[in-house]
Amino acid sequence: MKNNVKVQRAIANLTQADLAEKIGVSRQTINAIEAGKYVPSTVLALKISKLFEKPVNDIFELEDTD
Amino acid sequence: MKNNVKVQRAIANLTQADLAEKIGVSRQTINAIEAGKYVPSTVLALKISKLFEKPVNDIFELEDTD
DNA sequence: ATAAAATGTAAAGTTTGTTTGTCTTTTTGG
DNA sequence: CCAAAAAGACAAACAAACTTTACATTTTAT
Repeated sequence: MKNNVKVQRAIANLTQADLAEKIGVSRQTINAIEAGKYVPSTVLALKISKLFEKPVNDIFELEDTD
Repeated sequence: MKNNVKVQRAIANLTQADLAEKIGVSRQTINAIEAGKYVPSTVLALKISKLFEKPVNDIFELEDTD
């Protein structure tokens, strides 16, 4: 699983803490997602999608290993 | 979280077991997702999206409680 | 150069997703 | 009507996501 949350966040000019607060998760969760440590739940993915006004499929992408 | 997996599956004319096998999960997982018992992971959502050729956002929808 | 803000990291613990197995109920087709 | 297929349900066990707390490192601005 790849994702471009970091890029979207940069475009929106938000800190990890900002984003975390807006979607109601911990800052570490955002950090871990951006670092590729784990894949967020679908609820989280949809919230991120909504906030950035981008389809989930544009933010998260399957890899061969998934 | 609402989803229309059951409808998409009907359109594709697949059984729960068929769908489960195609995306590599157990039949119970599909059943539970359709029954709204829990929300699948983002990896699963993307696999379902890919199989049905529909955006994740068209298959899964946030509710006020999410 | 320094302080403050932002980011990275990690362990421990809770919650949620997933599997496996088994059984019951409903639907479908002959 | 009857058998087979499909769907629904439930519980135990395990895996993954997520939280919290706490501290270290890097970046930014003065």
